[in-house]
Amino acid sequence: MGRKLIVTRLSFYITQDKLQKLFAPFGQLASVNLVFDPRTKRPKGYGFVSYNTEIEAEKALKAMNGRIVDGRLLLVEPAGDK
DNA sequence: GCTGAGCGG
Repeated sequence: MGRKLIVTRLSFYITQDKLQKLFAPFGQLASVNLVFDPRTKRPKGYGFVSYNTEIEAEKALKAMNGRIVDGRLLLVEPAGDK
């Protein structure tokens, strides 16, 4: 399904909560997940966000892609669904 | 303390 987004180039100091708040206004969030690296015990700097509709996902993509967040330029693109 | 492309678990 095409309602999942991958958010890359995030700051290493961002949290899943921040990510959620950033994408919340664009639609009903199904899930937000920052990818955590168990080896380094640090976020990998990217995450996934799912909406209940592709419309919202697309809206969020266009709104958040290229946005400066926490000093970093976010990169948002459609992700595969597992 | 400060790394940088990416499709996790």
